[in-house]
Amino acid sequence: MAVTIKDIAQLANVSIATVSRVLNNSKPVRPELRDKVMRVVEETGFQPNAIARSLVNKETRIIGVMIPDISNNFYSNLLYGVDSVISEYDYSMFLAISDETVEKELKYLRLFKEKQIDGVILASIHFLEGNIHSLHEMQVPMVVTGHDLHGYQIPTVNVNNVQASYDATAYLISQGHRRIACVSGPLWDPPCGLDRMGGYRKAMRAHGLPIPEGFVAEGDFTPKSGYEAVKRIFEEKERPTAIFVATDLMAVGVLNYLHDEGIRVPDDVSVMGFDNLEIASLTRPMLSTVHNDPYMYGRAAGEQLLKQLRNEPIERMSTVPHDLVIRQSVKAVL
Amino acid sequence: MAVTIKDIAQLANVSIATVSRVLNNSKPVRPELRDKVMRVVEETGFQPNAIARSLVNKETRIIGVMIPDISNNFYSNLLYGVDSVISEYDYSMFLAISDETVEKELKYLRLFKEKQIDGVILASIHFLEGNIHSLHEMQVPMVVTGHDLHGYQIPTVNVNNVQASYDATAYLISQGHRRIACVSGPLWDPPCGLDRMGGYRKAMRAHGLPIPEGFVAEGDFTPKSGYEAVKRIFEEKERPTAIFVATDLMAVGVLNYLHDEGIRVPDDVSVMGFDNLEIASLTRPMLSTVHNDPYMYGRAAGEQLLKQLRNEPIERMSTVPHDLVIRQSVKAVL
DNA sequence: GTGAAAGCGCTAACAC
DNA sequence: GTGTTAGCGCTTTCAC
Repeated sequence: MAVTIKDIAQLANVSIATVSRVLNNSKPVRPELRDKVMRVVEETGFQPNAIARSLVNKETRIIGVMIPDISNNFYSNLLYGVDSVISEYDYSMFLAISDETVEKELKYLRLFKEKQIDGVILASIHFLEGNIHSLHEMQVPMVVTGHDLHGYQIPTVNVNNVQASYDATAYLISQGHRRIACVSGPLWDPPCGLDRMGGYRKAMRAHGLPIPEGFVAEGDFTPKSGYEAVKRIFEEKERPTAIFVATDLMAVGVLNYLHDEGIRVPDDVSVMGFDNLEIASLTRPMLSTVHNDPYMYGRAAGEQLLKQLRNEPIERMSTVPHDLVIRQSVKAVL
Repeated sequence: MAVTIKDIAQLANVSIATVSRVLNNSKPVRPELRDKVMRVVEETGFQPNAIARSLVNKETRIIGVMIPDISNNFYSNLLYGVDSVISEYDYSMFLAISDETVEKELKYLRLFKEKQIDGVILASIHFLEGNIHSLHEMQVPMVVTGHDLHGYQIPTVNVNNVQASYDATAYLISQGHRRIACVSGPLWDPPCGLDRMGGYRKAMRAHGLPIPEGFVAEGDFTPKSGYEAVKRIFEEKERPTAIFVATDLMAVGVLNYLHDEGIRVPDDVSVMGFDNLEIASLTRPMLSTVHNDPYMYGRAAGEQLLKQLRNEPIERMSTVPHDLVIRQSVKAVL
């Protein structure tokens, strides 16, 4: 049986109220009593029961974080960012892994409420469109990242995917490329699918460049899907001189296809990635890409959430900055 | 204000005990009452308060997982393994990231107790040797992974690092290599440092092969440290024909050094990794390595913990199997 | 400054 | 089968 405040009170010959007061510094206590209590606390190795405390305080100091897939480096670094800010304020993390299923997302949302979590961070959730009401019903401070959620009063944290992809494509164009293909993310993931492809299209249009049929292929985040996508592109009659790939992971697949086909990067074709995962600097040639730091997403999301918890004003929509990382996989052409 | 059992009871004209009974199916309730209660529950969107429940049940259905570094793919996959087994039994995860500091480890250990966590999984903790008593004091079901902890009554989950490294080295020898170097993990991490290097040494000795001065270099897990370590080895007079690298991440650094120096793999030198991270199949050439699945670690640890929670008998020390994954980075020599 | 007592939301005897 | 009640470990009025 664990030691309780009651035990401490008896051993120290004071009331449990007094013990509580010295433990929380909530009210002045006569020094001698305070010392006596502290001594007993030391001796017994007493640890307050946070559950009981939460029941009365209505605060758990736990925040729930939901991510679709933890084996994905992007999300684990996002977690790292969240943790780095919340742990500083003595909040801890309840981790919910949804495995990309709406069912689990909804289950964890319910669990968050039941466990009386103080706040929630939702990354790249699927169940939106049709279940947003679940979010509003929550009545729990919350921030979502990886979705735009325009028109809802829920704070979001995101990069400007359209602009970043535009910048990446424009860079390719500035290096003299004109026939530029695109391996996009899956269309069911708006940020990596629609938005990033949108930025690419926008840049091409703005520079008066055509997008031939077969120059755009869709992947599903895995390296393998990048491999397959670029294969489809290269089996067309017309070949690009550069490829913009919507995620680094798929870009690795693209690099591998090119390698396996004996097509040299960047001499024969240039490749531009997106995300700047650790792996981008580990490939040979090293991948030029868009820096999109999940750690910063996490920090930003954590900060927005903490602000809510302190009732400070927050932006409904914060944008985390991006920039281009130029390495070896893009070459200028004449 | 959230809806409580008391509210439900009033609205349904029953006692709170009855509501509790239908919610938990803990005792038979007359169907009409049960229906009435359920209807009110639906209408109000009632969610039970898990905190209050935990206070009386003395069970939180939360298990604490402590890892040193979540940006490391190894640990995030371990988490995935843990989650995959515990979530099936309706346990959820409280995540503690220690950032490799003993201070935070101890802090989270305390927090685990305060939050009345039901069980604890500790991965690659640092504070052992001098603080093991903290673990015993815990009086909480627990399993540790990434440490051997011989002589203590704490269940562990591990690969046999010595044997696995032995096997990897023996494989290199079976391919005709005789001059084999080793890039080991840091010595402060016994499993990846001492044990893996130990397996290498043992295999060399068993086959009567010498280990020349300068054939062993220590890295610290990062690709960069692998790069530097193998550089030191290759700057010696005598060159190896094969290298056993204690972790894949460092092996990527090794591969990159070799690439940058124009030394071909596997034609000029063979490289054998350890871990079988995703990246091992993404490098060119693809890395031959030891399969050491953190996901399985996680699953095994989770299973051992669940057994304890059910008071089932457990093994004090469970070994997760390893095997060799042969890809392209090793070549047979005559 | 200190203690007695109420109550947080729930479960589990215990009576009926 | 159902309701009443004690109590989980804590914080916080409210008296003194």
